[in-house]
Amino acid sequence: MISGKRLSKEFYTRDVLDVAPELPGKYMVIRLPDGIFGRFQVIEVEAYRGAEDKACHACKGRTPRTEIMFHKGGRLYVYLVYGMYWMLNVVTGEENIPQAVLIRGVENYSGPGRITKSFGIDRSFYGEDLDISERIWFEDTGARPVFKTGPRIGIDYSGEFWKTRPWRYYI
DNA sequence: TCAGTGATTAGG
DNA sequence: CTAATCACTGAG
Repeated sequence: MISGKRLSKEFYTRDVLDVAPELPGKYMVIRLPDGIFGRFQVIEVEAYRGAEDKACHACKGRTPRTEIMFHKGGRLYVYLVYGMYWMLNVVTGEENIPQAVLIRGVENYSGPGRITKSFGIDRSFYGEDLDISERIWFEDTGARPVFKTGPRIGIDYSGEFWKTRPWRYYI
């Protein structure tokens, strides 16, 4: 069994473009619906960076939904899209700098909507503190895998510049 | 390629 | 109140 050390506030309280590339290879630990804990290596993520990023929900300003992104890093931003799929995001950066990393894929599970459906992640995880949560956190095992980058998925509406930023990171 | 599905948001 | 939008998925 691979063991690791829980990532602390300091890890998340950095610019999203520093945090996101370091997440692939980390482990997501979560208490599954049956009560058993699962550990899954993070495979694919995307960075959403602040008010100027037209693909980031926070570019529309501070609303009840995006509120948590304005907090210090280390919290979860969870929202429903297309009326069916919960998206799991990790808030990063300093207070009032709205950023988040979308978890697109973990070991054996591809697709952000499939992950949350499989693991029972829903609205109740909104704002969860990764430092102290007893049902979800991330761990570092020391692995530093080689990763690739590419444009983010599903944000064609954001315009030529933002939709071509290579802010998707995957193993 | 395309419909399903409902919270969120801006606007009247 | 109305209506548009949507960081997706599975079927065909």
